[in-house]
Amino acid sequence: MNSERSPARFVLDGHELLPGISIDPVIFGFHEGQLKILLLEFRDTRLFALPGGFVHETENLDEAARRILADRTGLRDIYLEQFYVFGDRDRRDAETQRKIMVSTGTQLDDDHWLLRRFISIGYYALIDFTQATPTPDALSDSCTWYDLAELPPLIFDHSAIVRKALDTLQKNLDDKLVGLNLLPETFTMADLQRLYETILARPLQRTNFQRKMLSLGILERLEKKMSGGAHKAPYLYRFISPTTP
Amino acid sequence: MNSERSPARFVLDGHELLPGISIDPVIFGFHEGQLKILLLEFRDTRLFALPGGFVHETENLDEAARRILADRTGLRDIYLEQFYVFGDRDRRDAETQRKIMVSTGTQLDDDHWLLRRFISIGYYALIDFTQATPTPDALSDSCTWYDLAELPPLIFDHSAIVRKALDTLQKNLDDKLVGLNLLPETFTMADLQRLYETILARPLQRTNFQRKMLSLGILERLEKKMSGGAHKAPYLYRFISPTTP
DNA sequence: TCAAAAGTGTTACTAATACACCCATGT
DNA sequence: ACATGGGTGTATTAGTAACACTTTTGA
Repeated sequence: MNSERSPARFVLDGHELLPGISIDPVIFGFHEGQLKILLLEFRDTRLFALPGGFVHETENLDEAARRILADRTGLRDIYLEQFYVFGDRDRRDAETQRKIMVSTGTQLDDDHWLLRRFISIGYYALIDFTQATPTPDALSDSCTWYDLAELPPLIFDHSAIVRKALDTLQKNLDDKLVGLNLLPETFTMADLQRLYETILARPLQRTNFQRKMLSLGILERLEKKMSGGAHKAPYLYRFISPTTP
Repeated sequence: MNSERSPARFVLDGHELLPGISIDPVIFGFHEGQLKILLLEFRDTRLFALPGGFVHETENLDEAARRILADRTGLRDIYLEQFYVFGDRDRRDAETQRKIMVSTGTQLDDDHWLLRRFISIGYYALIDFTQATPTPDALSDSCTWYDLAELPPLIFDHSAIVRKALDTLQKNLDDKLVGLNLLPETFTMADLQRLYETILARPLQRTNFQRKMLSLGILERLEKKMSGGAHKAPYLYRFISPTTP
């Protein structure tokens, strides 16, 4: 066995980084009956990407993911789950990476660490659309919501990451309290059903859905809602917080 | 933003490696009614570990995992699944790592790359116990099967990795053809049930288990088995290979 | 008053569970 | 012949799915 010393450090904004590792969170939000995710658009390019980041030497992976999420959404205490690692050899292409950097006025040498191979750790996050304030990073001029059904083409393998995130979300839908994280404090049963239908991408039977949700014992029914909507006013519901029994 | 060049390379046995990334496979086998995993014991230490390895610059992650598995078991075409990434800041302690290297006559400088932070990608593998030939690596003097129920203490966070692997296996048991990978070519229904019971760590109803398995339409019944065993001879079964319908 | 949406009740069907029963075989 | 393990039948229950029915409300 032979080996070498490792004096090389990779530094960004004063933070030493784990080399060759990025975190790419798929941030789900729900608004007006549509499931959306946050995407960055890099300056002047028509290049769209997940709002990723790197891991500080001093952070656990989960902490890094939370920091990145807080930077893009302004929210702490987010529901967050690691779901897969993407590490194919050629998942990133250097040309795209170079274009991104050029667009912000940075030239990269051929052996710059940003052009080398990267492993990306996929996280998905569920957030309350109404609470988030999307914020671009230094390389981007926009950080905005895109309807999952009509995403623009994404750089690298980010489309595959999104698909896998959605798959995982669908698989775990029954176990996880998805609604708790994607909906505002109070909501109607129809809201909740639309959320489930959107995630599962198939219609559900209204009456049975209602019974099933109520049978879980995690919903509390409040007074009626009378908002502008025509026809019978539905109840409002709230999740029974596990801390307040 | 500031940054640095990255001339540093990490080389092992002539292969350039991804820095700071290891692969730690949990290799499951089933023998005599017991679920077992492969562990390495480092020379002269009483230190036990998962039979891990590193990723070559030229490999996809999955390819690296397969290579590592082939090195330890002699088997290619293994059922393999990535299940989680372990990246806590202090998951490894330098002292243990140093002990391991010392035991093989290697001294490590304080800034050696092996002593720096590592992210470990967890894979679990299912293999036919009877087909594998466990083989130690250069640092170890044994690579042997240990009953899951009585593992020795493991280094670093390897116990947590094993637990998470088992959790994932239990969760996916219904979807995955676990038996196909953990049992020999032919087996009895009792064998299959013992396997499931061991993985799930709870007894299953014999009669219903049989029906459920048969209803999946993935088992083919062969002639009887008359081996030494007393009492009624059970049928032998084989998985219907998906390629031969 | 009536159309649309919300909520409840009823029935049918399917899957999971428990257990009773019969069969085959080596001692 | 009989104890033991292997295989099948059947009743009970729980969970889904489908759909009819009632209630409420704004236009």
